[in-house]
Amino acid sequence: MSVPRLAVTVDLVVLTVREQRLSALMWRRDRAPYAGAWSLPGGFIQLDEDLPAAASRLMADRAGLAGVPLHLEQLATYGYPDRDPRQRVVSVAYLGLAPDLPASSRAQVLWTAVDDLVHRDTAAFDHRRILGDGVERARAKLEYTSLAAAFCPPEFTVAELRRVYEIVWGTALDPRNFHRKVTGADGFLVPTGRTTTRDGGRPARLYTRGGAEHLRPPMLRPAPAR
Amino acid sequence: MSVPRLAVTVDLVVLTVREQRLSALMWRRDRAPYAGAWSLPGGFIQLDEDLPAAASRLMADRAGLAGVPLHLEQLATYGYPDRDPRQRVVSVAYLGLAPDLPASSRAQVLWTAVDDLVHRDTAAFDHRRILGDGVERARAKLEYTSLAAAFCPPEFTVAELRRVYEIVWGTALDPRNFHRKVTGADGFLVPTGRTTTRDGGRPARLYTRGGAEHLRPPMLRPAPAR
DNA sequence: GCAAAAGTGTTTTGAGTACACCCATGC
DNA sequence: GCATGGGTGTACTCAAAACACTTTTGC
Repeated sequence: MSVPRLAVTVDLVVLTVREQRLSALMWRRDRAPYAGAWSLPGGFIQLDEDLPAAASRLMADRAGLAGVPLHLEQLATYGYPDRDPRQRVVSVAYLGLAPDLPASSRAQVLWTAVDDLVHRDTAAFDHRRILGDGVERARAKLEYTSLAAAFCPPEFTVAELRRVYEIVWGTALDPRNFHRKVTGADGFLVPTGRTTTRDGGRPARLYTRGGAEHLRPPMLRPAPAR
Repeated sequence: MSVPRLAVTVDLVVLTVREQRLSALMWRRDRAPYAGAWSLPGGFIQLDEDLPAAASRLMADRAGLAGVPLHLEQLATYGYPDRDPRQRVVSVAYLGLAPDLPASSRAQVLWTAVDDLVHRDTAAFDHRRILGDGVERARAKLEYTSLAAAFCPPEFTVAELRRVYEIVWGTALDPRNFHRKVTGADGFLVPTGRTTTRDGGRPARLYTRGGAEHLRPPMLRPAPAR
């Protein structure tokens, strides 16, 4: 039996929180197929390259985020036969979570609010679905991991962390209960001893990310959102 | 730029509970590479075939589980360059959960306790790791979904469902609290009105799976196991 | 009757929710 | 002083944990 060989790509769902919106890195296509539509940054993997290595390389080359520390994890793989009209392509999607960064210098790559991408603009291939899967993964992971801190700068306040949750989930959270919960969670936040008044009012303590991956007990979304 | 083309396989982690052990479908290799080692059932995808379709086809052809209703979901994709010594292969792993079924008629395919596979026997490729990822996914999913019922026959008792949890997690659960929790969860269990005494003692009510996918609130594993 | 397993009731504990209240800064 | 947001205390609610107890079968 001959072994079919096909093209394998890595596509990137890179999310951040900026200007009070959950936003994703979008690639504006300037050639067929889907000229004028948006797509996710991505590209073909090399023959001697591991999948996470390909994701990192594309994050630097295509997404313009070279040397940026971000959380990167595999999302899912998409491979139905006609998803690319030119040839059979199997795409391994990766999910990246980044703090609010300057957009890439490439005009083709820009941050765009997820809501606008999903509801308004035309998407290339099945990238609308992949983006949706990435957003849902991020929303779910905020519940039971400490990943929300990946959206924050190296030093951040409890209120900044809370705004990440509120924007990603689209729900308001009680500041006082949130404060108690995250400062009480083991290994989530490490106090730096410094404070800041950048948000106004009483100085807020600054924290860095702790080593804990999981959050026990989880931070549950308010019921109506589910 | 030329597009590298490579082979794509689907590998299957098929789990069940039988003889008080969490067990997986194992393929005993009889040719190089890794002759004599165990591997996961799997095979190359066809050019005109979607990934879930390939998983179903291989579940029937290679795993010998044709026409069996089971839960099937994508697990993860593995693709580091030298994972197969013969050629570059990217493998999309699928996780299947099945009730206790007769083993395949093929001598090459048999149910084997997961502990034995992971700790004792020699594994081909990176299949030990893939199996481990599948087991961990199954363990985690029992917490917040109703998937435990996928390990049960069409009609089952609360005690049988509890034994699934206890075997998969390797922890004892309080029968009384478990009973209350699972019969109270909305859409998890549908009473048939029938009873059975196949486990001895007072007759137990029989249930079928309800439509609910998610379990709110979740069934948490006892803390020490984590 | 007795063993075995199913199923219910009750008490205790811990976590989530709501909200009153105090604290420390900028202006 | 006063507005603004940071942070603490406390009462209420609800679900999980622990376990005593009753029910219904087989033998």
